Amino acid sequence: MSETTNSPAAESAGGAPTETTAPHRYTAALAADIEARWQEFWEAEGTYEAPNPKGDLAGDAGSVARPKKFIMDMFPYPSGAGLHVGHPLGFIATDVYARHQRMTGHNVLHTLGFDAFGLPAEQYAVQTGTHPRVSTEANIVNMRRQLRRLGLGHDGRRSIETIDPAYYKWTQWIFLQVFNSWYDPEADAARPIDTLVAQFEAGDRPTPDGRAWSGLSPLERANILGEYRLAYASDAPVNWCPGLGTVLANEEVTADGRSERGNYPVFKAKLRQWNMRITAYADRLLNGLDALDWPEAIKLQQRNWIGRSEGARVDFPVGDDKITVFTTRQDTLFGATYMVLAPEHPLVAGADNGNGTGSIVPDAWPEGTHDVWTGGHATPGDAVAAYRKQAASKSDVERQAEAKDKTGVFTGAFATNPVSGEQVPVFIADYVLMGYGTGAIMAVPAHDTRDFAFARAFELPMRCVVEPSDDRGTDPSTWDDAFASYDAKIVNSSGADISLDGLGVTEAKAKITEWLADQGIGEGTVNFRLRDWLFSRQRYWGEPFPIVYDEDGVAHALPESMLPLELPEVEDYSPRTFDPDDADTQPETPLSRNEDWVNVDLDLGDGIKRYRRETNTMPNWAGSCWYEMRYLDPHNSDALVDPEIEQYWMGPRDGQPAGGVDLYVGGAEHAVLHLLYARFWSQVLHDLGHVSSSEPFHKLYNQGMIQAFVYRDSRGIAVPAAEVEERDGGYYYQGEKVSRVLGKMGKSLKNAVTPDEICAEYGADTLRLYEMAMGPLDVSRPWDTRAVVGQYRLLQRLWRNVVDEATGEVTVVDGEPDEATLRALHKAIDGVSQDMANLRFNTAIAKVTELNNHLTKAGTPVPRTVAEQLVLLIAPLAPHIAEELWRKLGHTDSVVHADFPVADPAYVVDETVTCVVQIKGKVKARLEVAPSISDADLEATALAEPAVVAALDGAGIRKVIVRAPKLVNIVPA
RNA sequence: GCCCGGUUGGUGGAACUGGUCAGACACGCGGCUCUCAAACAGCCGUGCCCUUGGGCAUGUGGGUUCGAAUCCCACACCGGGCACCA
Repeated sequence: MSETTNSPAAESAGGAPTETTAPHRYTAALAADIEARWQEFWEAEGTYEAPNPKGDLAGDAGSVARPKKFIMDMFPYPSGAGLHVGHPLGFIATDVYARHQRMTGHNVLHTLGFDAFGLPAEQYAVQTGTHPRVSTEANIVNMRRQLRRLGLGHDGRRSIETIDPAYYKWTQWIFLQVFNSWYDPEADAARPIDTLVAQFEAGDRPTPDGRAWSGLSPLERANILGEYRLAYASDAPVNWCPGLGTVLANEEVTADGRSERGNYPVFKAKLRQWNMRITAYADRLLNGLDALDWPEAIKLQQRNWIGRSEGARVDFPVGDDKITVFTTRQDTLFGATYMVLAPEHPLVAGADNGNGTGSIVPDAWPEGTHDVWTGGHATPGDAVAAYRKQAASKSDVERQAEAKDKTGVFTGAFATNPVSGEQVPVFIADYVLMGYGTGAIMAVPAHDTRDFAFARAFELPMRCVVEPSDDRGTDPSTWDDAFASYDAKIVNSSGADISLDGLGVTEAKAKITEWLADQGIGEGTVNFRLRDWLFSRQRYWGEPFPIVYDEDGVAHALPESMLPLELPEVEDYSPRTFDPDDADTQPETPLSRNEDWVNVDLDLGDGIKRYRRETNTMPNWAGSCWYEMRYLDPHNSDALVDPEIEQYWMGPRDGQPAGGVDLYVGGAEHAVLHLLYARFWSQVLHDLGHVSSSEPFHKLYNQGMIQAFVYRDSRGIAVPAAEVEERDGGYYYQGEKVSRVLGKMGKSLKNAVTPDEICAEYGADTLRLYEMAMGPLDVSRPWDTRAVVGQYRLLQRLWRNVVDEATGEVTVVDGEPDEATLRALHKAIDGVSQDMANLRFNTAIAKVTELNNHLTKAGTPVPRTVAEQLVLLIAPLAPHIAEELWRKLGHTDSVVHADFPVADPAYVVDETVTCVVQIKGKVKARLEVAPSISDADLEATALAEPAVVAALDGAGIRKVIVRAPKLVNIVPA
């Protein structure tokens, strides 16, 4: 998830002021001492442990009775050599929020685990030549050390690692739940596969070829059930990435046809792979978004990814066969002057596999075939075979690059336009994708930009059937582009049985759809862009599938008693990778090299038999699809989570109809990967009755990125940012002028700053404050090490306001604070409370700073009550110094569970407010008035003001706008 | 190409639903105090331009309004997502 491929964990960068005349001054050394002591205290006391209502983590009933808050971060990958300061931004934010929630009476669950399977961890292992388990565990140890140093208040008992067999036992278990279920359209939900088998057995549901279920072989039955299971293996075109040696999900392939990891080319290859039938949930995944408190941008991305479009399926007869197309413009059916199939379409398969021609491809070109249609081939079979071969060898990158130039070839076949009766030629072209719709389109060149380009290239006829609303006329041969607007009238669309002429697009769609359905040659339908989730990888470092194959090749689920199926320890874990550009390669699973493990004798209920294990592993998303549930009940060996515990923390409630985590903070890069997959698993588990929540994350918040300046020399090579000097408005490295741009922080750009360095120089509380003060949480901003000192100074002034630097004694005094201090205090409490609740930590810090500056400026000893409330205010942000001061102020309990201050409304408003008096929007006078002044009194006072009278200079008044108590605006006549 | 965001001092950023002279808080910078000196700390100043007083300022140009950083339109630039999806 949040990647950590960067920056060595450099120890102490030094630079802390060492000599001081004041032995109790708040220095980096003192901060380090305070922080270490309190971190030990918290750990020993279990300060952050949140009680469950039952089970091994059950605890204090009073705490359980409080309102709960489940606050989560997207958990990190332990790859690379540690964290840079960008990584903990979200962790600190959730920690501050969680601490505030704890202090306002909530039972807060906050912990952090590690997403440790998958490509990054494995690549790091391969690079360093260590076994992934060894390097991953070492990385986890290092990251835990770094995170502990930040003082994050996590319930350590609940931390999980996805590579722990006790954890992935349940990942495998969930896979089996998915495997052993099917999507029942009547229930609009997943149901156990047994319910489907029962329907087949009883004859309520016919088998595909009509034979009785009992008459089918085990393999035949398995194949039929495979068509229904929510996890299934199938031969389908998949994204094959030779450079990584594995196949990838659509979500892991970038827009330009490369792997998200490693940026290698991706090819389409037909391989037998495991898939998750996420498409069955397309509508529910789409509709479920409405109830979620997520950023609209993320919801929009998911909606676009799911890509629901309403249209129609229409059959076009071709000899004895028919081509079924999906279209969203069934209203333009009369304008369909040719058809296009995807190169992989089954109706043209066979042309290139030695079985003669495909089913619709004739032996010879029809009389009068246009030269440009044949591609220079002697027969349609040759042409189709050649084009299919060429398309298959093209990487997605090449296909993208050539997107503008339409290519294709005539199949030699003609189809019948079902409304006009016209014979239209059938082409194959790679601008039609097998994976979308039916892999075939009706082409309406006059009204579709792609069809227009293709028709121009192949000199195909166009017919205008939607009257252009501009002045281009109705002859498409004179047009520069297609007329694709929806806001127009249908023309030229009358046949023997139906006419659409004169109708608007919407009415025409409805009419033709109904007619098609009546004729039995089409129907209105909904199509999704979303495709099934490719779930297997040819990698070592992942969860093994709990699946074995018998001698017939039938897949069997391992029984729960055999879980976890542990990943075998092997010497040779490297994936077989290839020349990244070589499409003619085949994946090889590392686990398959291990014959002893692959071949196994098991008793699956009918005696001991020999089986072969599945040797693919699960993708790295598997472990992160459900981890929120395991945090709740991490040691349960009987269930993935106890239902009562799940209900307590995640169950549906007021305002959260689908349940879920109260706050989930992480980067926006997971909009359609992790966040979609996790929702899918959550809905399946909900359908099957395992959890009460149907959505995993009620509120989602995307934190921004911490960026850093990248300095490059004249060759464009990044130079170490720490050694660049700024002078005369330019930047210099070793005397050479370098350029500066804002980019990501990372080792490769030589601009990484580690939390260890900052902690060593200033302490963790300063780092926490700085990260929170930099700006709003959801906005990206550049790191500036020089500016960190500002928050360090805040803590020093805070310390000095409470503690004598020479003696270490508390300097606060008893007695009532003065009026101005009380107002400053309560305004701060009021503002900070609101800011905390709304994740506006930057302004919360500004308000704390203001209060602290007020006390500093007063120059007198701080009243005890004010000091205590100030310490409580800053406690969520800077917990270590707060604990230390709290203790020094005489408290023996931890500040973590103290009550957050509550503002007294009497002091939140000022005694008098400044009211401006404007004339036509220009300020002419200022009045000091009581905040409670009425509009009428204020107006009277304002009009009586000498400066106003003078400015009006006897002019009449047209209008007076009064906004008591702050503004009066006079509009002269 | 389509869809989302965004653009405020030298810098990061404030400004609740349009309502005090926009610039809180912090960095940086300048000055002063303390000091033998420095560091630390404290105090003062710091949007721009004309050196009274004023004028101009929230990417640019229009508009709505008594009043616009905030609402509307157009444009420019930056960032992100999708991209031959029928």
